[in-house]
Amino acid sequence: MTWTRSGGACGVVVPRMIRGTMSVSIKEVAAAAGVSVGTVSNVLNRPEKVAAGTVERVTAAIDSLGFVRNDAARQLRAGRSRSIGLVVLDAANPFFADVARGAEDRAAEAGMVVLLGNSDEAGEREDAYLDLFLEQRVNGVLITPAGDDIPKLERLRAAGVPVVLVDHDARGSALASVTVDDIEGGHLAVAHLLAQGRRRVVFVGGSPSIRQVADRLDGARRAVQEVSGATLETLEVSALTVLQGRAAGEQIVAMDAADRPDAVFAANDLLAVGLLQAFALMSDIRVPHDIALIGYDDIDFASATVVPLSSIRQPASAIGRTAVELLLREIDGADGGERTIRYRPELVVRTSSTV
Amino acid sequence: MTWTRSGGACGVVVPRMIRGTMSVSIKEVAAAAGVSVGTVSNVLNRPEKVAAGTVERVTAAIDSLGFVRNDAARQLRAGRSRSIGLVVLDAANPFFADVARGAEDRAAEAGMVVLLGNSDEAGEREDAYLDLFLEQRVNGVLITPAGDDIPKLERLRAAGVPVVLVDHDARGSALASVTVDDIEGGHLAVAHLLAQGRRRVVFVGGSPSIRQVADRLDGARRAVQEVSGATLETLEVSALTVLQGRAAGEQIVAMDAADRPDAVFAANDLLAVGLLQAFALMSDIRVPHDIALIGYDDIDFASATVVPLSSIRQPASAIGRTAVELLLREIDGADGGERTIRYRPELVVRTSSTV
DNA sequence: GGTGCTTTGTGAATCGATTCAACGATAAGC
DNA sequence: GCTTATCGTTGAATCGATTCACAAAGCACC
Repeated sequence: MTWTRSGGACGVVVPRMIRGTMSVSIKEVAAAAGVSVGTVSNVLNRPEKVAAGTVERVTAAIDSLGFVRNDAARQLRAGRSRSIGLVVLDAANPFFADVARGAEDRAAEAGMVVLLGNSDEAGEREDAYLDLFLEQRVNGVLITPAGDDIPKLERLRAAGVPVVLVDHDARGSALASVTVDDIEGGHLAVAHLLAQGRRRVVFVGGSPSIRQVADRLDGARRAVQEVSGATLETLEVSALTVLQGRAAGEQIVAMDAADRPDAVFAANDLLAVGLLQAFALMSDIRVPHDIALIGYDDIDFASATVVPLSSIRQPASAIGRTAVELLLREIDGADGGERTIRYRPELVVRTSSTV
Repeated sequence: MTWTRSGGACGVVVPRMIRGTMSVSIKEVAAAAGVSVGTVSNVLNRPEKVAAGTVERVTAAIDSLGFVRNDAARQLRAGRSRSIGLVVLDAANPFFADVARGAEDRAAEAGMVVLLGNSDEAGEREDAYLDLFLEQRVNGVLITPAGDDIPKLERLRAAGVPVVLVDHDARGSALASVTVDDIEGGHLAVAHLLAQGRRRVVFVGGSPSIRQVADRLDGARRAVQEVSGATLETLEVSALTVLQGRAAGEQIVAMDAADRPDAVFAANDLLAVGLLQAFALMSDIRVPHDIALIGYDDIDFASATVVPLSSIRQPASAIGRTAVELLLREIDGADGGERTIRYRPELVVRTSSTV
């Protein structure tokens, strides 16, 4: 059975519902309630301006017809939507899931909705989401940029779209941002490894075009420079995932025992988990005895891994919440208030880095 | 500096951009290119119908004005959007993150976008997202219902919104669904525990109003009934999270050693990870020696936990992908083809359940 | 009775993209 | 030279909610 829009036929009452589309409009509600469309709109948006009896008649009509506001029409008229765009590197990473959650909560308080996009650390996917968000006329964009194309985001802002960088430093640009000091985090991690007596550190991270990776590496370098005899090598993987971590781990496992590092700093906990799988489960390398390991983000699972994972903690959901907060300020155009929020990372020591 | 819409003043060129809103419309593009709005629309949607020179002039105008299609207007005219709604119990659960990812990928192939909502296993949040999706005129809804309010979803379908149940059995209703046999999964899990010689099994799960929980428990019961002397108790937690798992674990730790179970079946891996934290890291209960443990979902982290976690594997991203596939069929109204897809769960044995 | 004020409701204009009947121009066919 | 086709373009109508100037009705007060 298929209903057609203008099925001409013979006295049959054609339901007002078309396949996949419901079409009760405010006009029909108005007709049913015996009022004008303006009044129905007032009932929906400013009921206190409408006489009690009228409100009742209109709401009754709404219920009986099953009317649902058409948000597209509302948006079109209003010129803006009630949504905020959020682009993260990887929504499957519990860290970003928590960030998204924090953002969602704060947005809900402001009557807004978060549209979530996954860039997979790829510039084109990021662009695709930004385009989509623009077409949706989002109120603003929260973004953890995959590359370093800050000018692109500044153009966005110049075009009237508020932008807040998430977990990514603004570095002299005028963009608002919520960050955690990744250089300090990297330093904390490697200084800790060195304090345990380790000297041959390997940094496992993704593309240095990802600011977080570059900064954590930078911090690591500084820590190494402070200790004589300490060395730092880097192992670049193609994505910050468990799978890539395992691949990196297998590479390390395949090395001559003599060439192996005695400590590994992973750019995030997913990589660290993958490394752990390769070391502890697929080889006889002992963590932390042979190789000390530390991750980044302190996701929920970090404390439950085969060897509980040392990590650098970041306040994920606070980051999301604060990012929306800043965005709301940008939208209001409120001039006061800080436009750059910087949290400090925190070292969490567990078994994976201490003999 | 704040721009106002109709700032009347004196010859000043007010930018066509209003705070947070860009307003270059197709009409202005048309004027700039010296053609009609219809032609601009044709360039955007059916460029092959337009003379090459005209296309060029129009695209040049689009670029120079920075025109971005207003999706609200497009939707309003079209009567439908290009989006699909997805409501899951917990987006932070890697299982659902993978489902969402699969759905997103398949939707993208069809030129659609997935709007993701978190019900947190709460009916009101679920309803709020469904309302939102209706206002957005989504093409359809994928949902893992938090409660058992199938009639609500059938009304939705009757109102013309295609619905596909995700990871939730249709049970006689006419709704399309993609499921994994949770009864079989529960049976697999507990039969395995019993085969290891365990007899006192505790099921740790959430509210039985969540179908997955109820079914897995059901399967567990059947397995217990097949073995004489085997018992099954249940421990209900308020959410299927790591935190709640840890709380349940602490309860078990607090029991008299003599009263403790010798096996625990957790309704999902997050709970299992929490239990593991309580057992292995905060007490001297040995897993699997004292208590054998098995989870559900086989998330990425399961193999890297302190004691590698046995689990029941479900094809998460295939579930998401297939759900969108079914939804697209519903939208097309194609009558052929299966409307109920059922995957089979798979037992993955690791250390946590085998001495 | 006239004036001013409030309360309640009206209906046309508006937002921006899409669609489609209609039209002008050019080419093709006889 | 006249008809028929094809191609490219036009412009008005449309989608549905919101807004706002204005009207109608009710009331109070001098």
